[in-house]
Amino acid sequence: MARVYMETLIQRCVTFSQIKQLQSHFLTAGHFQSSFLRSRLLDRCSVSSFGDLSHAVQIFRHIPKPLTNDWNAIIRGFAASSQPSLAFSWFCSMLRQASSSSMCRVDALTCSFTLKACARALCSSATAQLHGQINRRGLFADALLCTTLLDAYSKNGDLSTAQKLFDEMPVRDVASWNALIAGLVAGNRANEALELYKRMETEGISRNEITVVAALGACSHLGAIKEGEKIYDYIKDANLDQNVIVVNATIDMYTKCGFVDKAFQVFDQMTSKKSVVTWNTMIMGFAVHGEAQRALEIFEKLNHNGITPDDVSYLAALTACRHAGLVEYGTSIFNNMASNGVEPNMKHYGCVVDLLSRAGRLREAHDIICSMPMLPDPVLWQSLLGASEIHKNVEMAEIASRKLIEMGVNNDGDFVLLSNIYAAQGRWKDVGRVRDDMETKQVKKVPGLSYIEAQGTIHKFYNSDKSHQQWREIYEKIDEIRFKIREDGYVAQTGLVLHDIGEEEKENALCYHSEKLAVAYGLMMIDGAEEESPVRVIKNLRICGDCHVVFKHTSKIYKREIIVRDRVRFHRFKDGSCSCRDYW
DNA sequence: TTTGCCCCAC
Repeated sequence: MARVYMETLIQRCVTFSQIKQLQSHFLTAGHFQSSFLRSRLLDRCSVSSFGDLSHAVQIFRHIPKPLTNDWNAIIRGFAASSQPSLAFSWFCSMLRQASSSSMCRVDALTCSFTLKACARALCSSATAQLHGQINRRGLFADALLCTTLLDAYSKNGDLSTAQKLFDEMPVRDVASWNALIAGLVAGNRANEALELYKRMETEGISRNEITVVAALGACSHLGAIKEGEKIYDYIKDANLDQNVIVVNATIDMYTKCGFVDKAFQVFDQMTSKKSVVTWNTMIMGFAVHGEAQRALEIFEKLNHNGITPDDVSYLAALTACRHAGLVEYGTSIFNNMASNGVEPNMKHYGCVVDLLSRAGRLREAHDIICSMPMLPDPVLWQSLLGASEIHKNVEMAEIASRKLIEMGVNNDGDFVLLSNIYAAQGRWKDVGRVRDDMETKQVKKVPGLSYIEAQGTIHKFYNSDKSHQQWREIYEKIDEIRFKIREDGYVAQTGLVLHDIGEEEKENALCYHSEKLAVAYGLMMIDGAEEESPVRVIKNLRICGDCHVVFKHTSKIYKREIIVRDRVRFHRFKDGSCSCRDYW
């Protein structure tokens, strides 16, 4: 009886001092003889938010012969701590002790806690060692443990092993499916994640709120609105929309698929209590759609709604300013963050540097980069370089590109920018030098890739891609578009091509960009369709300047809205202009 | 005589 009462006391502890009081009481009353109460207290002390892991370690050190559960409590604590890798060191110590003591053995929970640490610490070698231990100890039939292992592999980026485990698992539950779906989304294989989700549907496996959140994440990546809406229908049918995380994922899905008004509808009509993530998702949604006013209106309302803005709230507000060129507003938000208790991080700096640079305040942007308290990320210098090109500031461009070279960043776009600046000044010798640099430095080129959803499948296009079944028709469509928009005044932006080739070749180099292929395909597929649906394309990089001009003309000539989501924002082309108002 | 899996904004 006393033990049950004591256990209740442990569970009722909500402050560290209560734990310590209980501990001294246990000591005097001799309750530490009971390994059960001891490990309960250890566990409470090492994992709860008000606990103290170092104190738990102290208690542990005074145990003459720690048992399995004492070790588990400590390992569990480290797994959840800021130094998860220490959990693995403790696991190794435990293994050594277990080999000489019959009172202590590595069990399923030990492995589970340690694997959680491997996932958080991104340690693939430790994950593989745990995998070996699990097999050796015959724990492979434990479905929960197996899912933890699968998750550790996928968080470490080893999706093929995760997939193999999934296929070989003797027992799978919904969490196993969820772990693999989430892993595939995080590993940039959202298409396969959706396939797996659909397989659950056809195989009649029950889906829970975690399943739909992961599947919605896949739709967000792909811009797969049809599938996303189907999932949302299921969410409503299954009454999963009382879960705030599910609603947040839905709002994000709608914005990332290009339907920010539908996102707002969900946001506005939701019945579950909004969390800070809900607000942040909506602010960011408006921000990337260039709707700065609506974003900032909500941002201003946070405090009235009992929400303390966090680092992401500020990032979202700054993003809104960045995409709308609201320099004064943005800098004032940035300057006031710290006094509101949120220290700017790299992303905040990235926003404000980009904001100032584009506005032509290159010197201020430069000074911020040079005075910031952490080592600047290369993207900050890239912002400065890009804006130097827009504002034709050779000196600043040289400073920025020198920094990038120093940092070992060999990105082709940076070289192209610098070369363009020289070219604009007629400094052909410098243009030649940059080009030589590009050859000797083995410049990296990230391949451009665009997606479009048509007739229920996602079609992928690379630059000058001829792998699509209908590639000939697509290329013909592009020629038709070029012909028609030339009559509308289109002139190819051949200045964007670096190679020393003739004008016509330069134009050809531009005209089969992945986003052009995708848009042409989209126009082909919805030609004659009664529905006035826009062409929606997703690109992995920033949209190219020539494509931007082409789509403006195309939207007008073909009387069709074109929506392109690039790496950082949405462009909505309608009647010859773009929602970004050419500010991007 | 207890504990463990999978999820949202950046």
